[in-house]
Amino acid sequence: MPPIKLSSSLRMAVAALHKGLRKQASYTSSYSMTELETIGFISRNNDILASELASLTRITTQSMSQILKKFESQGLIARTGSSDDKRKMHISLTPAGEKLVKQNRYERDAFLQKRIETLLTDKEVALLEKVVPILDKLAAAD
Amino acid sequence: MPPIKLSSSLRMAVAALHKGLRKQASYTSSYSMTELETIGFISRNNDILASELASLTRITTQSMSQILKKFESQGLIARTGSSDDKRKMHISLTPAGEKLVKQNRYERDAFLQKRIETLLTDKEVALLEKVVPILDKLAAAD
DNA sequence: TAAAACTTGTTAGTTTACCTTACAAATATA
DNA sequence: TATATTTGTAAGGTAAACTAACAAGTTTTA
Repeated sequence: MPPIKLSSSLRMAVAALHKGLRKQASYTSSYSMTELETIGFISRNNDILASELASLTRITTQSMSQILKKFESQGLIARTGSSDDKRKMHISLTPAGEKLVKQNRYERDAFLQKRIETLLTDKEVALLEKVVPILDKLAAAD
Repeated sequence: MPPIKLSSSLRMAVAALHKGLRKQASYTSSYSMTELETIGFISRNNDILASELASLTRITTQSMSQILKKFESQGLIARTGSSDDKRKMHISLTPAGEKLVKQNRYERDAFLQKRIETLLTDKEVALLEKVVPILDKLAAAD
């Protein structure tokens, strides 16, 4: 396959899949893809900083600030000031936030999981598993 | 790998990659991802209908109407009424539209292509080629 | 065959998910 | 110690989608 064709078809596949996933996410959870990512990062990485979350999710710190404001107003996260640097605010999940993550973690990806299970053969699933880190590599570059 | 972990990591990889691609597209071409997809579909499928384009790109016919309006005002497409059904409008590229497609086709994906070439091994590229149709399958389902 | 229902497409107005600009406050550097 | 950088927030703007409402043509049905 000529390389330009590979990149073009990969782009189209990613765009189509993303569109479907976003639609499904909005269907089931009232949070955007980035908001779901954000809360996932907080749950896996306690006392993380707003700037770190922004860089992980590839949005500006200003946008992340808005998301965190929303989460805080809903009682999902708590901020604790850092002792060594008074500008820094460590972010962590409240019990309510933990509960929401737990409730949603499985439900959130159930849709995609079901598609994988019903549409793909075992061999295709194995291939897919191998490719995820490759996609990560392509996405990670700056 | 447990299936829920695969779907979760696939979702995150797709989201990250899509975000990067969208940013790059806006950087180089002043057309959105969906607009680029749309013009690609028209060039590959002459005399297509607006409703078909909407379904292919997974947006509403109303949104597609806006995109086509923009393209028409820029002289990129032409509409010709159907003889068998007067509601239907067949859409095709004008010479100016063809020119734009040709100019942009390679440039558009050069960024991703370069990443693939510089970041991945031959083996990884081969894997990626095999997986693109699998991603299409996951995306295609309704 | 006339009325009802559906299809195709448009316009208008709204929402969402980001962004940029501007700023405050704390910290690091010259 | 003045200047630059970092961390975070607030306000306002924008792109790309959406829903609602409608017009006009076509198909179904009573």
